[in-house]
Amino acid sequence: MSDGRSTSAHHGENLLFLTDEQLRQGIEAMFFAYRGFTADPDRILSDMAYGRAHHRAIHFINRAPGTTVNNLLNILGVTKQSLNRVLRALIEQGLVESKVGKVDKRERHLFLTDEGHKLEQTLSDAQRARMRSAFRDAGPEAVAGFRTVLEAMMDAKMQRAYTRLKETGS
Amino acid sequence: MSDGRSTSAHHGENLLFLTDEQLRQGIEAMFFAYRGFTADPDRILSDMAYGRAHHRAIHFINRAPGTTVNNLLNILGVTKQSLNRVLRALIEQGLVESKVGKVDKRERHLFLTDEGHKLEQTLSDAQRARMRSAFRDAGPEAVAGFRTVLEAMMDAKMQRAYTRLKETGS
DNA sequence: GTTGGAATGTCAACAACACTGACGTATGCT
DNA sequence: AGCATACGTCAGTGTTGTTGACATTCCAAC
Repeated sequence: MSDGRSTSAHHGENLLFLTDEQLRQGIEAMFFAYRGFTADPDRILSDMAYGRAHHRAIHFINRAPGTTVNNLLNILGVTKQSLNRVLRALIEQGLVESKVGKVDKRERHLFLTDEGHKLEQTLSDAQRARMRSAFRDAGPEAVAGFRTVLEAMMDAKMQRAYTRLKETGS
Repeated sequence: MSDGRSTSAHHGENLLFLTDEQLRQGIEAMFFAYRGFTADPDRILSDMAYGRAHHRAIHFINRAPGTTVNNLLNILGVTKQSLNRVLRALIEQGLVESKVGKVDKRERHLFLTDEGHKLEQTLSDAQRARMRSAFRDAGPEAVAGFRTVLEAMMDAKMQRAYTRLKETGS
């Protein structure tokens, strides 16, 4: 491993794309791209009292309206204390509404208010604009590859969450 | 924008891959994948007194030995004060060596010690293992697309930094 | 050669956001 | 009744980012 050509010959295929150098370039691409990915919403949020954590919460509440706190916890992968701090702020500021569950009163179902939807729009417009431009520049085949690799990079649990959201979406 | 098919017809091409839904899936894929991307090194680091910021510093010092603090600053995109804290810890623990510049004594040139190289190996082995598995599952064409999209997603400045590193590499 | 500005790096204090641990309350299930 | 689940909260801590103030070094104008 890490000798510069860890996966040399392998049943005849050309596996040059699996050299350590190629992998390292992939790692660095991921790092730099993620910076770009979050840059625009971060800029918008920095003017308000919110941060990236609020953005994530808003995104997934919008994506799955009525989701429970526990559900959101699993998707975001943070502790409830951490999420609670964020949700409390959003609820206090009137961006998110928390409704007691009808069938199970222990649960809280989360919704965006009109105000919340407005912010969500602003943020995802910015983020989508960059994504759209990247997708358009790269073309459909590249985009398909992009998604395939990203999916393979996820933890199995997150892969399931991602697929579930995808199917819900449309 | 954001009406579900913002970029409908466009000189005959099939631009269905640019619908808001597709973009949103790309955004979510990016989010979940990045979590996986950092998960393995994070696990290793959590046992020590180090975090993701230390990993990043170590990675790029290894990649470009002798780099200056300012150089690293531009690549990492944080303030010099933030980087300094990280570097101080790494230097105190004997993972990184800082040499005063010969031609310009204001500069500090950074190098990994043997100890530092050892940690770098451990971390990048873990990260590469996941990347390798994802690349292998996805195949060469998907990987090419992956890289194309990520490059298009970077800020112009970071794109240059990325390309420079790539050319240095091999 | 001295002075003043720009560049480089360091120290200190603070904010955002994650974590753990412990506890309380309401509700559901058996 | 007793135990588990879902949620909220308080307190404490660590990492990583920020701004502000400051020391050192270089360089160029005077």
